[in-house]
Amino acid sequence: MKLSTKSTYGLRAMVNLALKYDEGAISISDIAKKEDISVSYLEQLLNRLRHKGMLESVRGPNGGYVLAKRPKKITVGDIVRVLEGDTAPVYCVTNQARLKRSCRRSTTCVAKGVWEKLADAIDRVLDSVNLEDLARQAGDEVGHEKDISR
Amino acid sequence: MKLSTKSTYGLRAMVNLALKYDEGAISISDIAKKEDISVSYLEQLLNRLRHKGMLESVRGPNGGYVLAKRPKKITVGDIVRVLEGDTAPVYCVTNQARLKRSCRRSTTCVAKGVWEKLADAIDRVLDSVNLEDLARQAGDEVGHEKDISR
DNA sequence: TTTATACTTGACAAGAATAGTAGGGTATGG
DNA sequence: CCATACCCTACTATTCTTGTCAAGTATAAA
Ligand code: FES
Ligand code: FES
Repeated sequence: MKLSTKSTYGLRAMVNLALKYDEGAISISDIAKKEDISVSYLEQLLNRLRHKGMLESVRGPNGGYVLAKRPKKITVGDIVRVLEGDTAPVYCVTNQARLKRSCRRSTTCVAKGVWEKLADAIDRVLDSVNLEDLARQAGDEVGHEKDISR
Repeated sequence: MKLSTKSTYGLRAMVNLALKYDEGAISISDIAKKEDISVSYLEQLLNRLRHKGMLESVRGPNGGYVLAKRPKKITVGDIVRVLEGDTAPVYCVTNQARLKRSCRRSTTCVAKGVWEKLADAIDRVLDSVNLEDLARQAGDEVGHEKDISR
């Protein structure tokens, strides 16, 4: 019951992009260096987010990635769903037909109700936090550090 | 972000035991047959639950397993924590020292707040449902089926 | 006492998923 | 034209999952 690094790396990269939303394209290598993530691996993740309409890319020198929407419009759930496949805790209750696996028991299984409640709770949390929230939080922390240092 | 079959099989087995809580020991093979789970595999799961004080065993003919506490006192969270290791969605926020992995970023990582909220939501759901709830539900369904069949 | 039943334990193994690497190709600003 | 940076596919090492297998122990019943 663990999220893969795809989601955790991807979210951290997206927060980086949210923090520099108004500063043009940011390169993969910049993010990879700052977050200490393999460049090649991060390439795959950001590319997947681009294909799903979450990022736009600029090629050539000074190129990089930019959020395709305002940070407010991208939730953690959006990112996790793209990178993880879905957010369901068991295949029985995923709503993505592609991932749904045979579950003959679904009509009688007493556990199903629990998994459905769990899936709802997970989605509620993940969809309630967007990149603007996280960027603001990150900004506040930087400001706080500055205050302490003087 | 999927629970393994350890949790899902284990929970189903425990609900079976809850349904027959007053009928003495139930054998692994009975449960395995009813739930269509490999006997050897289920052995491992139930034994782990026994070591953690969730089950008691009776050896020899007519032996089997019995819940070590009243169904009301065993939650889905208890079972998942034993069989899955813990319920945290990322290693960064597990409260089990054994599983906690190096996360140098934990003091600065902006994502951590999300994972903590998520971990809380997951625990809230899993700890809010106990075996008595599930057994009652299973019993109701049987009754309902009977009503229809006449 | 013998025997069949059923739990106990540890080792092993196939398959899938994860977490990357590697290496080419394409677009573009300078 | 060339250095930069995205684009895309394939491959690999490691770990986790999902079991199987074999040998042993305890006990109720015949
Ligand atoms: S086995 Fe699929 S819902 Fe229980
Ligand atoms: S990397 Fe551990 S909390 Fe973000």
